[in-house]
Amino acid sequence: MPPSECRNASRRILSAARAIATREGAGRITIEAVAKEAGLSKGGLLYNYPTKKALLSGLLAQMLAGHRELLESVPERHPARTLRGHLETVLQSEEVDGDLSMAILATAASDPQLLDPLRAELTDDLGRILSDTQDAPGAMVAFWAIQGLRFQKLLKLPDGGADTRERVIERLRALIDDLK
Amino acid sequence: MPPSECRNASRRILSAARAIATREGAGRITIEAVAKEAGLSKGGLLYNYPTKKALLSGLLAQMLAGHRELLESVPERHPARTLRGHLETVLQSEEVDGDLSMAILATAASDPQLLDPLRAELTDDLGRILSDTQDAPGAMVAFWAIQGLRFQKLLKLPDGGADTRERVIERLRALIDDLK
DNA sequence: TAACATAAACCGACCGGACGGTATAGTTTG
DNA sequence: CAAACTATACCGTCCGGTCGGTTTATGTTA
Repeated sequence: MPPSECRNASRRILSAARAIATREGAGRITIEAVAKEAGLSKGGLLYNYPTKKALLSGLLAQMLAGHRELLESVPERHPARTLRGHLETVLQSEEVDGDLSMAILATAASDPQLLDPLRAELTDDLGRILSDTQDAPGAMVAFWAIQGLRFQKLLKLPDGGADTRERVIERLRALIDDLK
Repeated sequence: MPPSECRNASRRILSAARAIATREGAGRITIEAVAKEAGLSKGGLLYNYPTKKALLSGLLAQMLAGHRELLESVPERHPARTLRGHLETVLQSEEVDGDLSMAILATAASDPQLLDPLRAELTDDLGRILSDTQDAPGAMVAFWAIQGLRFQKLLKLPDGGADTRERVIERLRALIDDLK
């Protein structure tokens, strides 16, 4: 078996899971439903991901990989580079089907332990963020605001309207770029 | 039936549900488990809350009531009063068993629609926050940072250490108090 | 190239357990 | 007794995971 073939099935499965999560909610991710969405049988899915835990952690891993990739696309010498990357990740996910946060929620609800890779990633990022600046509290406020935005989108909480939201993001960007 | 009796049973049930959510995760809130934790039978619980939806929405309602009460305890003439109340809610929930956010997560996973009361409440709060200040973006950044803190605690995400966290909260308080 | 061997990829019936909800019988209290 | 409330047996459904079997891809040998 060429590994590309396997990756393709895996990717198809993961994106099916994301599609279901976005369309019907994180709680509706079941093995059968994902298999059907991905166009294969339950057995076939379980061949690729032997347990549901494996499926969910695969989902999270894929999201984290995408996140990391986007972080690295931020110009090398940008001040508060990591922070900026986080913000862009959130903003970008508005136009993409499926979403890191959705996977997080699905994962956390079924088994909090699965979030450990995310915790590790965030610990790294936080370390970089704090070492990128001398204004730790300022950076942290921006960081939490970004996370807040994540969950606002995820849970469809009110955002004060599109233009308010625009101005907030503008302000956030300014705050980040002014960090030293 | 004396209403106090009913309220007591109801409260016992809800706090049992919170206890389970905090101890074992939001996904472990089942009717049987909650009944056992509350010291009554499944039938007894279903007499008080005829469906699981009712239980969850009761949980959310109780949390929202507590939140609102705490909001009102903030001095009448404090600038950015609502925002300050939100922050205190988050900080206080560190010392209380059970937690608004946990209920939110449990609710969202099972039925996103149940979050509607929360959305309404937040819409109100956002309106007050924006009318309390002339610096809308600044207020919103603080608002999202507070929400971010909520979810950091909920998902046990890293926070950069206790002292960093302390300083961030300090900064956040300063930001809020400086709003006009 | 035909015949066979081997293993990867996949299928889908089935099982067992969990859970939400019902029905009903029992118990307490006024 | 009646109303309020509790307890428990039970049902239907859903879901995760198993398992035996089938197809498909890849050699291998004569």
